[in-house]
Amino acid sequence: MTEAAASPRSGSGALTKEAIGTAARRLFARQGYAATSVRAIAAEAGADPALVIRHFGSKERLFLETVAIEGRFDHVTKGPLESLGPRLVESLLTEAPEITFSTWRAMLRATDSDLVRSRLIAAMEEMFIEPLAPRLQGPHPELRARLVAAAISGLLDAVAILADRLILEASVEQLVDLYGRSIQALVDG
Amino acid sequence: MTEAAASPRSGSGALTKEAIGTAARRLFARQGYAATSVRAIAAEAGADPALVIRHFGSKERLFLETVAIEGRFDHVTKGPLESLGPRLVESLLTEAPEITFSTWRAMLRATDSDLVRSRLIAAMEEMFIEPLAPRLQGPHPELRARLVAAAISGLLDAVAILADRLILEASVEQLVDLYGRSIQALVDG
DNA sequence: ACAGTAAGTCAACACTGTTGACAAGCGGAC
DNA sequence: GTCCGCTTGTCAACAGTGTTGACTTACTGT
Repeated sequence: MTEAAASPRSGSGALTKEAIGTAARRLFARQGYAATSVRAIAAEAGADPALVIRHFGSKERLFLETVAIEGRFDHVTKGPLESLGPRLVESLLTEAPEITFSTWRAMLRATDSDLVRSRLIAAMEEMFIEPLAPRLQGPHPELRARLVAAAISGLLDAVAILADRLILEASVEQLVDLYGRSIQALVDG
Repeated sequence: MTEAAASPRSGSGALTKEAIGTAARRLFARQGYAATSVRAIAAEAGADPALVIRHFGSKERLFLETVAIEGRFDHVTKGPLESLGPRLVESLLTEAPEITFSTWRAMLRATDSDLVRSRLIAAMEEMFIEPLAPRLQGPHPELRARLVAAAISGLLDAVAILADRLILEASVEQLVDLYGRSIQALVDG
């Protein structure tokens, strides 16, 4: 737009902060953390690079605040155990899959940063392990819940990082059946 | 170690190139790609930063030449199918695990680079999918082989990236039994 | 002895994230 | 109305990054 004037209005801070956040989300998801510069984000948002740091503290914190794993899988992890594996795979592949995968990719690539890594760990715990572990029957329920999370991260890897053509071309039904059954083996113990 | 003199002998090029490669391998594995600077590698190898580029072309190619996935799993993928899942897990967890995991971590973090990513894909294909797919019986053998690779990458994630305490504290036998059985479900189809 | 080449050094480039000093406009206090 | 303080934004600079080109140095083949 043409509001190029440099006139700081009273409450405009929140607006530009949001513009920066939106630009950051887009660029981080598309190019990853390292390949996205603060200056590029500022340019996309029509702001000054210094302002990006002012509003978010650092590039790292900007990443953490914008690229967050938000997916909620409660409706899956709290559903019937005997079909949990397939339902988990279907949910991952069909509910906002682009956001899920681009977020996974961006976060995984940024795990050089301890903050990002611990955030990723916390997200996996909160989304899958915590709701699942208490419900599992049989031996080693906690360990099995964590292995379910591992299997999930493998599926995310396959689509988001390895960009596996054959997996993408396979029908959701096939993946739900095959990989879902594999995860189900962990649930059943 | 006190050869600090700047005297280029006749065939010393290969030596310093190897020194640079060794230093790079160490630092990349320990700190990751982004956090390791060319100048740090040069310092560790006792060489000039410019020489690093001269010998390897770029930081990216240096990474590709030094941090390579070398693990060979032929003895597993060519063994009996009915026990392939557990044997795969055991092999991953016991044979040079530190190299396997630090390499996986370093490569995954560096997948911003298309070169690194396609190298990672090629390694997974060569090590697991190609030897496995032709041997699988039943429907969709290729897809199932790729899902086995996905499950493997999930296990590598769990140990190398998520640094899962509970998984690390679990005995190898438990992991072989549980996760191996889950992978076996993919093999059996 | 001389040319050619491999090996290494040095200074510089454009770029990165981040910081501090400064200007501009707004609100409320007297 | 005038001043103060606060938010919002701009600008120049810092140290550090990967990379490049010009330059020196030492060794080898003829």
